[in-house]
Amino acid sequence: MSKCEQCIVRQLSSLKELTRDELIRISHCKTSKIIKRGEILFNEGDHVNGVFCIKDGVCKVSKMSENGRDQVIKLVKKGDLLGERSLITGGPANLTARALNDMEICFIPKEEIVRDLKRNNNFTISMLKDLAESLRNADEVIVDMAQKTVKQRLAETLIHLDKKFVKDDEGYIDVYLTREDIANIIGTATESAIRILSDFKKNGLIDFKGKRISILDVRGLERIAQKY
Amino acid sequence: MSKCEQCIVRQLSSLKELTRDELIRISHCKTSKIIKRGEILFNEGDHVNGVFCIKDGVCKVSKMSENGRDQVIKLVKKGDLLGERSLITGGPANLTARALNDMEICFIPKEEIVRDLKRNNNFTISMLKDLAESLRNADEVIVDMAQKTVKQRLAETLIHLDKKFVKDDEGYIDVYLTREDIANIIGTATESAIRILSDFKKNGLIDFKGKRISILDVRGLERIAQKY
DNA sequence: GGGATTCTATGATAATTATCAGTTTTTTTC
DNA sequence: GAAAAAAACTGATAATTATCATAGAATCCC
Repeated sequence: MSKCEQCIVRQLSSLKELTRDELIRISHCKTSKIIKRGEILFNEGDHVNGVFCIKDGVCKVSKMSENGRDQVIKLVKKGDLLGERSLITGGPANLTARALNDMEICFIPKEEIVRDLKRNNNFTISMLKDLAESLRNADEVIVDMAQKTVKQRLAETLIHLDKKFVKDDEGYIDVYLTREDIANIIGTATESAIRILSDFKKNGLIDFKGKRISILDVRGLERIAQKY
Repeated sequence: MSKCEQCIVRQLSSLKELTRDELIRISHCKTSKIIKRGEILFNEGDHVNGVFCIKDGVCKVSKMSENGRDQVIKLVKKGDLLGERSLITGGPANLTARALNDMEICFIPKEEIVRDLKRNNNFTISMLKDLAESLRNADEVIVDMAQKTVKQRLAETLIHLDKKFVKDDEGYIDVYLTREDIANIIGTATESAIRILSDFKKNGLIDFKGKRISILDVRGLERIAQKY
């Protein structure tokens, strides 16, 4: 079993605030898992009872809308924690997490995290900062969803993907999203997303081969995202 | 000067976790203020340097979209804290707060709150829970904004207002919102909001006299909000 | 490696929502 | 309390976006 105190990934989240002793304790009760592409980490309504620490891979976190369409709330990647929110509020998960490619994750039981939250104030404050940052971000998404056109939202999303994920040798963003996933991020019909992507490609803003997308003109996309 | 340790309003927020001593200390450095309707508590970009505790009244918290329209993110009322998020992340406010009616507020300087966050873990954990709850709520708003029609969002908003605010003698929701404000909550044009409100009234779902709105048929509104 | 399935793409059309223009009503202000 | 300003309202039209239908391309899976 790998050791948390030697794991680099922890440096990327609030777990970096844990002491050596706390990490060693967590090492002994955590479980490591491989999740295949398409598999579910947890479902809306599940009692998760712990926190996922993402060692590798990407998953989409989404919520089913009342009218039957899936809305992707965020993408979670290496170094991120997943499930802290549900753990803190208690109760079942209100989101579904599904792997976009093969993932490597560690699962830390709830009691361990809660214990550290109670005893290690630095850890608690770091979590507080993370949540506050997420909330600020959520506010911005709300504004965009409410006020921007589908085209603007897609431009925005492409810029975010470009920032968040690394590029492969040929400059393509390293994340596996179907057109439907992309539509579900921006909250539109799949066909609309496809049409606008083609339009962006035609205008030299982006390039793509299948699911592999590369951003050619960030400025141009920014102009579209901002200008009305 | 009124005393925090005797103030009932603190019981409604995380401030309830503060010890008597901590409250007495805060009592001595807080400032009380009356804010008139329409006045700004803080503006996007301001360095707020503290937290507002709302003793009475309601304010809207909004963000200007890049294409020039205001999006109301939340309504803050008696008992709520305001500005905690900015305080935790540091940096300037990214939202604007404006009083919808005359307000009575207390302002607690940043250093005092930070000090208590560092020393009183119960307080920190309570704030953590509040933020987690806000985030869960924000996720739901994102889904609604992205997936629901304007009519559905308006129905949803009316239900929320009905739950959140008290009713006057005649059953009207006690909050002062212009049609433009309502449009800016659901993210639509003022005219669209007006049209749907009139439609709801015609169909007996709501009643209104000017800005005073009362909900007549919650079930009916729920049906609209949910059914596609 | 070939059939089945999923995904991408495109056109036509319908539904939703925004914008513009103008009128009436309410609120504010002096 | 009258004039001015702001807000509410209505209709016509334009723009955006969804839906439906269908076809080709890519991917999955024995």
